[in-house]
This record gives sequence, C-alpha cells and structure tokens, in this order.
Amino acid sequence: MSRCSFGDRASDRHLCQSLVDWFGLFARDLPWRSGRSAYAALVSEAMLQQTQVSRVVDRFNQFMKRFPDVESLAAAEQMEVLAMWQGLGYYSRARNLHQAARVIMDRFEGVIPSCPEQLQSLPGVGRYTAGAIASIVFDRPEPIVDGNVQRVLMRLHARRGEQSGSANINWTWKRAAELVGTTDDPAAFNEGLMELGATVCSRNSPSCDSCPLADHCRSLEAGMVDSIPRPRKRAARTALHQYCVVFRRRDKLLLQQRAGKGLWANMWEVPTIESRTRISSESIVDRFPVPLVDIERIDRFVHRTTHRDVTFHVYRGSTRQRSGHWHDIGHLDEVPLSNPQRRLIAAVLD
DNA sequence: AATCCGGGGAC
DNA sequence: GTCCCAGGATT
Repeated sequence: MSRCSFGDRASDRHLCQSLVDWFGLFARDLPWRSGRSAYAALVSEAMLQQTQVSRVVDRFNQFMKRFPDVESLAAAEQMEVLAMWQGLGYYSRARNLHQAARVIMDRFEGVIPSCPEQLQSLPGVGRYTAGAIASIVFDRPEPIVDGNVQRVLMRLHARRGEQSGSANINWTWKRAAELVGTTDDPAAFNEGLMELGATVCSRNSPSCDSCPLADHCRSLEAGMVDSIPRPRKRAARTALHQYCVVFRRRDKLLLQQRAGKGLWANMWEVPTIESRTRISSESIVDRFPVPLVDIERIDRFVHRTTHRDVTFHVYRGSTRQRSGHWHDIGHLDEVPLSNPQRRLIAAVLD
C-alpha cells in the first residue's frame, strides 16, 4: 500500500511547515476566525457545507447576532432558525444545527465536546465537521477532508480519477491523517490546506506560481495539474411542476408549511400542488387544497436545483376560505421561504 | 455505493 | 450550457 508517492517523514514535515507558514501570511480574515469559539466553529462549519465562503460571511454574522450562543439557539423556534437560513439552501443543515444545540444543552451541559466521537454524535456533524472543530478549535491532530483537501492532496500526489471515488476518498483521509500527525500546529495545517485549495490550488486555473507546496507537487512536475481531478459525471435532472396560487386578503397572504421530508422540508410556501407532469387548469382547480373562486395566471419560470428542474406555474387567486395561516405581507422576512417562493410572491404583488 | 438535499458563482 | 462548493443523512 505505502508506495513512494507517500513522502518520507522529513519531507512531510517540510511540507507541513511550508503550509503553516504560508497560512500565517496569507490567511483571509474571516469572521469565524476571530475568537475561535467552538460555537462559532459549529455554526460556520454547518453553513459552509457545500457552500462557498463568499456566500456565508454576511449570513454568519447575522446568525451569530441573533443566536450568540448555544443556549439562545437551543431556545429558539425552528421557524426562526429556518428563516435565518433562508436562501442558503440545504435546509436540513439548519434543522440539524438547531437540534444539535438542544442535544448540547441536554446531554453535554451546554458545553460543546472536543472529542471527535462525541462531536459526530451531534446531528448534522459528520466526519469532516467533527475533525474540523476538534483540530481548529481544540488543536487536536485530527484529519479533515473536504473538497479542497481532496483536490490539493490528489494533485500533490498525482492521483488519477474522480474526487468522489471511494478509493480516492479513503486514500485522502489516510494521507491527511498522516500529515496532520507530523505537524506541530494541526489547526493552522488543516485550515491552511483548505485555504490553499480555495485560493491557490483552485479547481479551474490554479496559481501554481505562488503555491507554497510547488516543490512537493507531483502533478505540477508531470504537467498534469489541469487534468486532476477528473470531472465527475452527474445524473440527469428530473422534472417537477409546482402550481402555486397567491391568495391576498388585504395585507395578508395565505401560507402553508411543507412536509418534514424531501425538497424544502419544513419550509413555507403559498398553497401549492406538485406534479411530475404538467396538468390542466381544470385539474388544478379540482385538486387544489383551497377552494378557488377564480385564478389568473401571472408568471411561469424554471428553478433549477442539483437534481431537479422545477417549473413554477404562478397564479393569483381568490377564495372565501378564512381559515389557515394568513401572514402579514410586511413581515415575510420572518417566514422561511425558498428563493423561488420569494420570487413568485414578488411577481404577483408587484 | 448511489441518491437526495439549494442556490449561486465561475467559466 | 457545465462544474463546483469548509458534507451529511438516508437508502
């Protein structure tokens, strides 16, 4: 197994030190890096899952202002937590983070644990996030592997294949563990590895001229940087149609909450029926959950997610129904709505 | 091992 | 159009 592609220990120590030194000089000034509380790390790591740093910075600051500690988050209503997450996507992260705060209060006396096993017992905290908190906050020599680390180490050792292949994933965890075990500063090493991937060893046009690890890089040596890792092929998207009717009564809109599983779970929406295929306007009226007096088509657009093309068919409607959750138009920010829901509501109200 | 879960930025 | 992003849970 251990081939010559694994550097010897002296070489590894040099590599780690080069990276730690580089990180000390070039680390970006990010909000969750000041203070270094375990709570800030937990929140930022949850937000950063599959999400780029630039999209998170403002949202992290807002979230921390509203929920400054584990206790305040644990005490919050789910609706408000989801509303703070609105637009970030992958809303199970918010539900899991909220639940994690309650577990920390109930089972860990309000103190975020430092050992990876206990961290991983928290909902939404997997191998990566547990390792990140353990190493970055508590200085433990725990490895972490995210998309950046995977790409950097594969390039460093000229590993062929896709990032997502299990052989490469296992190999990368092993190599990351080996490296973090040789450094004196696991926190700076792990963050440096991710930082390098995000800013220098980027997916498309890496800046090898300014890379602190260029002397160690097998794929640079072999001229293979651009072909590692190989792009993965993705499954085709499936179609989904949503027929959405905006009911307005004075300054209120009728809203409903989505199911607890699946797309946009537990998020809110205007009354909607879903179908895998297009359906006629007659069957819309027949199947609609709210008794319709009449409807008028306003808009239609396609919202694309990773796995679906969702066509939103947008109507304005009227009803005599008084029951249900009629929400103030001026306070829609307090309601967790997906981005396409905000878009269609705006299209009808404007 | 494969699939699902959002949304947007970069190309 | 494509790919990817400080991944995790579920099947």
